[in-house]
Amino acid sequence: MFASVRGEGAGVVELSERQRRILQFIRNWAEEHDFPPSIRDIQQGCQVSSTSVVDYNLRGLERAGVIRRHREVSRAIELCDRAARGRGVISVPLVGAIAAGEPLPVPTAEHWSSDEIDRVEVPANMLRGAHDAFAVRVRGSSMIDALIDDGDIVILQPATDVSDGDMVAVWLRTRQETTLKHIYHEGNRVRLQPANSTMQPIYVPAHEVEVQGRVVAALRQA
Amino acid sequence: MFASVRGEGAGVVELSERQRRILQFIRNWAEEHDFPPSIRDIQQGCQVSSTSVVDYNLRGLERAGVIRRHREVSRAIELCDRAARGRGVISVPLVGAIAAGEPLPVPTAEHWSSDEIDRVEVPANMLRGAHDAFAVRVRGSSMIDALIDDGDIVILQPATDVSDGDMVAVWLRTRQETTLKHIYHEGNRVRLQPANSTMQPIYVPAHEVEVQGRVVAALRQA
DNA sequence: CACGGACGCGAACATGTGTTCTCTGACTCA
DNA sequence: TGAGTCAGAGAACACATGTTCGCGTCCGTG
Repeated sequence: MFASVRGEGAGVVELSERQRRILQFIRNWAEEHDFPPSIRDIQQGCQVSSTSVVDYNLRGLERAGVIRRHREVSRAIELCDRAARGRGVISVPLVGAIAAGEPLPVPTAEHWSSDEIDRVEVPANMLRGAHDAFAVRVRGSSMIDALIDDGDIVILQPATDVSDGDMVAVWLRTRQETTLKHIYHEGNRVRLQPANSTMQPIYVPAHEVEVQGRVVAALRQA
Repeated sequence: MFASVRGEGAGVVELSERQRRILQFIRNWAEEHDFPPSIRDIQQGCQVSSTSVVDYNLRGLERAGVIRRHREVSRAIELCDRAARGRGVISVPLVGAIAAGEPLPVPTAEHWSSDEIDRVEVPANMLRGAHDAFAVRVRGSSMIDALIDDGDIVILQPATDVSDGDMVAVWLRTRQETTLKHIYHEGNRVRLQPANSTMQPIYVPAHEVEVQGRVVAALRQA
């Protein structure tokens, strides 16, 4: 996860102070506007004396594989790392809240299309291509042993069959509650292991658990 | 947080067939390249006979509030709906790992400009404008009472003075370790309250704690 | 029909913008 | 010391690109 951003296949070239400043300026500009800066924008923003110097350094950045330019085209600077890392964010539907004692709300087609519903933005690289993931907000601290607190947001991917060790959301029929645990199949029963290693696992018959989704990620905001 | 994405506020103007085609073309172009198309790109792509017609229709789209243009600037077309949905991700530097018994690595200018360093993408709306935030990866499970496990990533904002109740990273001089806790000033000592309400707070003299940053968010990936 | 407005066409125009050329200074290496 | 390279300054150049203007077509109205 969070792949490092280094030079492309090309040899690792040291970037000069000025080149780093320019690169950072391009990043900031892209944050503010929806289009890249021109050479003269960079010249002003980085207090460079001449456009030729900007061009000179851009060639350096290009050779280092950090950016890509299209000749003869205005403002045609692409940041390679951004393109490589999967196009920013994916917006997944926030289908509701989850609390102990309630089953997980199931995402419907409604959730995917409608704009009446809150959405959560998740960096694409955290999802690893799970395009049907959805989010739930956790209510109460019953998930505390999964290191999930009240208010946290959990990203889930629909799944019915899972591998040992996966963190999953399971509905426990007899207990009438949903919980987040690492799952291990042991014969005709399953072991549900809390993420918090100081707590004890619970064992339940296999037919009593109903996997509702695999946990892909968790977000918490202070 | 996580504002929902709804329609524009401006008056609803019917778009002509041509305007819809142009708008769609701009969207597609933005997907492929990292910069907007020029008027002549649109002309070719939508098979319009003249650049003036493109300009004419762009004015219409602008009046409808669908796009925004900057005069006298090449390729300065912004899609309003995209901008409204929170500007995607912000890339913050991953300055290193944090473990009990070690002080927090302090972010330097190096981290912000250099591309030698790993970066983490965080949805912009989780940062709330904290443009100097940085990230550390947690090593070991010593932060378990803050609901932070080995491998988790914590987003911090540099801060020396903080308000009661803030979750902060503090360096405890006598214990020689860094920890994540909610902080409360109580006279000349401070109470450090674990995020995990089942655990007990610790009390230390005020001069023994050194705030290293305020916790903005935490990310975990399965 | 005359008229005006919406829409489109093509070409010229003006400026934005990438590119290139020459000249300098600092540094390395033989 | 002199050739060579790197990094930069400044100016000019050439093309890319936004803008404008005159003209034509279609349509609904008086």
